[in-house]
Amino acid sequence: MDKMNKKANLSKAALNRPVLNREEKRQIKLDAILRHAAAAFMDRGYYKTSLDDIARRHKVTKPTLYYYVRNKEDILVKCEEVASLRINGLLDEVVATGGAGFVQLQNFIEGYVEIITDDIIRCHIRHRGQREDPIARDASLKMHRGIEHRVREIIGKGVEDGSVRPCNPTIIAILLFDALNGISAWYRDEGGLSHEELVDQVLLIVTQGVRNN
Amino acid sequence: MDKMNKKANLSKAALNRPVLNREEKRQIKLDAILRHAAAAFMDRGYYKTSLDDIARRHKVTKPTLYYYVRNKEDILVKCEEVASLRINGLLDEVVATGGAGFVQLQNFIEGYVEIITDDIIRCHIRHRGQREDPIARDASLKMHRGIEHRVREIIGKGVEDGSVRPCNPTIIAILLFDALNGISAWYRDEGGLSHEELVDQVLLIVTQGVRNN
DNA sequence: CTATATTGTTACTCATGAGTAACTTAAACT
DNA sequence: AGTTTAAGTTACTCATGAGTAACAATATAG
Repeated sequence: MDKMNKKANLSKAALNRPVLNREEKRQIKLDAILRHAAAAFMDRGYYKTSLDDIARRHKVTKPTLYYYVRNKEDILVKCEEVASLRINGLLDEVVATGGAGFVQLQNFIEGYVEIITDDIIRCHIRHRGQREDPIARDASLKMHRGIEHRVREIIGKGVEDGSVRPCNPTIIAILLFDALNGISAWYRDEGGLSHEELVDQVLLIVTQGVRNN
Repeated sequence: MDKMNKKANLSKAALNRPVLNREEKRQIKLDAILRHAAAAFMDRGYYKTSLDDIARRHKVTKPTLYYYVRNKEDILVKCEEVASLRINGLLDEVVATGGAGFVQLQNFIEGYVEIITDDIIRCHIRHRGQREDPIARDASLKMHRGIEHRVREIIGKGVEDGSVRPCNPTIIAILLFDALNGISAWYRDEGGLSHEELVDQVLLIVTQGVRNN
């Protein structure tokens, strides 16, 4: 009788259907694998990390990984996808918010320092360049250039509207990324240096440089 | 008779002694190997470069390399020695020349951009961190910290003498190195960007930042 | 001119780690 | 409830590349 009631009250579908469907579960697992892999790569570097290491962290065996990624390099490719989405998303926001070029640049820097706290992004920054497959390498280069180009545009806009002093936006964009990406190699949220002070110091250099006037 | 004259005119030692002694030749060859290795590492990265690749570039066979270096990692260690000497040498010069802290910082930057044109230095910058052997890793870290510390001192001096605006010298030194070392990854002397313009742009950021006042 | 240390070679060993084949267990849709 | 598809396992192959042993040549010093 009890059984009957249960069955009667809940629709058959609701009873048997799991909360997440297969595709969703797969995505979640893929993300976890990327996260474990990225953490491992940040610890020991891409080449010193074996797929067995990653599998161990994820508590599965190596061949299982191949159900989620094509091969080792594909992990980097997938990390790059995540990175590209987040960084371009940030740029979308910054541009949408508008304001003078210099202000947009400030907003971008603030957001970027936030973003590079994430292991997957850090992994991407550190290992972009390792790509062996020429097609993957080209794609990576293209995506990187795309982002750099958007920042260059913001700087260029700043020069036009007078908020940024006349300069070579290409070089400035590259130098800015060199510094920001460098940060991702050493900065840890847990350390003594707060997020705010780091952003402050970076913005102070960008706005004023270091000379005393 | 001719033979006799020759022998009589030139001292026996001068006749038979080669221009360079063994130790000197060895040093020159070691340097060439480091240069070939560094170029290979910059091309394809440390792990994608085999000792056979390096041997081929140097036109010898792999085991010969072991006459000059202990093992693969030792190449990085020896590149680091070269880098340490040159960078510390630059710092010696800069400090000896004297002047206000900010001027010394300028001089250092100028010299550093010059230095990172060299393949051995570039190789060191790119691959410092790859060290597997814990002793070698510690030594590397120590040497790197030493250099950073000296730049920090220069900045601190600038803050004291008023030539540098009040700031956190530690963070500024790190950010500066992040940017400068980033340059070493992409800048080539042969490219369209002249040495002078690059230094100009870097110095402009350091002195004024990019905001228009 | 000869003995000896140096520089180099050929031909291996040996560990590692990416990728695969074949099989088992678990989940989910009808 | 039973069939199918997904997810995972064990047990391999296979290439690569660091490092070595044993042997060959070349140059230097006495």
